[in-house]
Amino acid sequence: MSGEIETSLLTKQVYDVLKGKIIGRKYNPGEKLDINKIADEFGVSRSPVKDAINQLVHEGLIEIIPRKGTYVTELNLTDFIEVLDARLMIEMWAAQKIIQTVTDEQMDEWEQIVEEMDSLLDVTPFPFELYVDLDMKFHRTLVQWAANKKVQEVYSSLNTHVALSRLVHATSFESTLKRHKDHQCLCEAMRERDLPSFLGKIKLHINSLKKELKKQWDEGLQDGI
Amino acid sequence: MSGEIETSLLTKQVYDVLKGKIIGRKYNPGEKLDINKIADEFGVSRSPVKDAINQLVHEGLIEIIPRKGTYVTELNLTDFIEVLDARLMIEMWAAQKIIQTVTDEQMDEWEQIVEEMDSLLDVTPFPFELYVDLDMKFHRTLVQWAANKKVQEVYSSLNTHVALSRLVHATSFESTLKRHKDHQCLCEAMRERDLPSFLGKIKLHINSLKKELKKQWDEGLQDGI
DNA sequence: AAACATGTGAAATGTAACATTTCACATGTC
DNA sequence: GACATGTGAAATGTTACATTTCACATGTTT
Repeated sequence: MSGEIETSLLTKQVYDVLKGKIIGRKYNPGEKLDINKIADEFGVSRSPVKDAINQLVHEGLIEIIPRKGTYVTELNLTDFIEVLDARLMIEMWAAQKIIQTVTDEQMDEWEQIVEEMDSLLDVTPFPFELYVDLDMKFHRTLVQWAANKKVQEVYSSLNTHVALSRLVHATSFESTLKRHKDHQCLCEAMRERDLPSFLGKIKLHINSLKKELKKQWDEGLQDGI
Repeated sequence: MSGEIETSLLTKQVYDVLKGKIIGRKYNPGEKLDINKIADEFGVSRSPVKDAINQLVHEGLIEIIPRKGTYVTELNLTDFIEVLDARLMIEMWAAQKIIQTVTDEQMDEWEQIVEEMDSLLDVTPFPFELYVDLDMKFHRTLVQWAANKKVQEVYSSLNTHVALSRLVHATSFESTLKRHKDHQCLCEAMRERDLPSFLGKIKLHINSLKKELKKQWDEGLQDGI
């Protein structure tokens, strides 16, 4: 029902590259995409390109204005904030749902992710990508424990946007460090089955991200980006 | 970014009819769909049919197995329960978010929906469709007040499944009546800004739906449907 | 006889040239 | 200056065809 690998070879390939290019800002927000040109670039026909684009439309990365054109979505601050709010909603829901039933093995797994993140902090140059992957894994794991496919699906579609925002407004090392400790706090609260504490902490954690994003956004605007 | 009417005429038309046929069980779960045949039936080419199907794949109503075929998704009880859980999550989140800021005008609007539902109870034969529409409107309104496009999008995609489950296992008049009063209770709790009471009541409301669904499901299985 | 390899055909996916429809913009009229 | 109309670029939709893949049947080996 969910997470189908329903795409056949070509469509999936085009999808991956296109998504990468949008997230990596090879295509700029608002830019018009010429399906024919893209098809040529990839050496394929329009069909798989159209299919890939349709998927990206559903993820909100591309907009199609009928009989006008295909454009890279221009995301604004509000969109990102809303995504973070939605993420917070899901993570709080997941925590509530599982806090009484989470096993020691699961907690070990969670803490190990944090340890891996810990170890990355000493590496120079700081491996940002790896750290972000682990960060996402940490949060995703929590949601997975809640064992609701539908919600997981929604959650991962939200992550696309979070990934995008990170690249648009690359968070600084300092601000990452500031939030790093939160993960240990979350583990502790979960171990102690202290729901109110956990909820409070995850709220702070994500609201801190929100503030960071707002700040970076305003700075970006001043730079005229 | 969301709710685009990005579909052009033909695709949208095919999408609507196809969705209607799946929800209305003109196509049975698990049934294989022949794109060529459908295209012929509609008197259009494969392109708009394929586009429409791609959209339905995203809504989880259709599954594509690459180089094998296109099938109407076979939904099971777990899927429906998960959808109801997700709905509950969103509605509780929305309530928390807006309960302190909801205006009198908004409450009037909400209560009017309930009054309309009230008035339908006396009509014979009971206009099930209309009642269900109002019911959905009641819940959707709550989510709209929370003013988060992304969450609204998710919420409406969930409603597709709720609509489906209703038709698969048409809830009885008695059980609808049983839950009817809940709506008034929810209005009261909201008016009094009593969050715990509201959350408790909406939990009961949706859990009652869940139980009903489970019961009907089991009965359906016995009938060999 | 069971496990494995190979051949074959139906059916899905992908291609490409073409037809049709629509919108944006420019020009002309009231 | 507001509105109507013409025109062309560009998107959508159509069609026939080529290619790819999987499922199943048949044959071979141990």
